[in-house]
Amino acid sequence: MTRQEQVWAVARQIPRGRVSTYGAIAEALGWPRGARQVGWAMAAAPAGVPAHRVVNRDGVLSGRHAFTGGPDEMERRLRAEGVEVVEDRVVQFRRLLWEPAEDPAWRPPG
DNA sequence: TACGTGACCACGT
DNA sequence: CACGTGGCCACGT
Repeated sequence: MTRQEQVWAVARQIPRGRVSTYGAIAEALGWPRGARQVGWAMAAAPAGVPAHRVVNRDGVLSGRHAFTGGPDEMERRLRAEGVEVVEDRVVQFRRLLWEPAEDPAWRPPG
């Protein structure tokens, strides 16, 4: 299993209507300085991985340009699940933030 | 083996 | 607020 695949596995745990961050996912994988690589993995994510739920530490949709549906696709998908977005930023970001550690179903690899 | 490339982050000015 | 800088490290070539 590549690191990319591990990142995707965590991203799939993000509940509908919630968001997480690159840094939080990296940390959950025991990879505290791997946020950048998480972004890299999101860019390469296959269909089925909710990449639109991953934003940066400020709640900004930094990856919107990478979606095949165009730069508005990320926001559309978030809105479709009830997440409000204003000027590229998730409204109530802190309240909607999901961290892998809070999900008892998730166990780190190894 | 080596290198360029970033959907990041923290800090400084 | 807006840049700039240094660190980071998997992945493809």
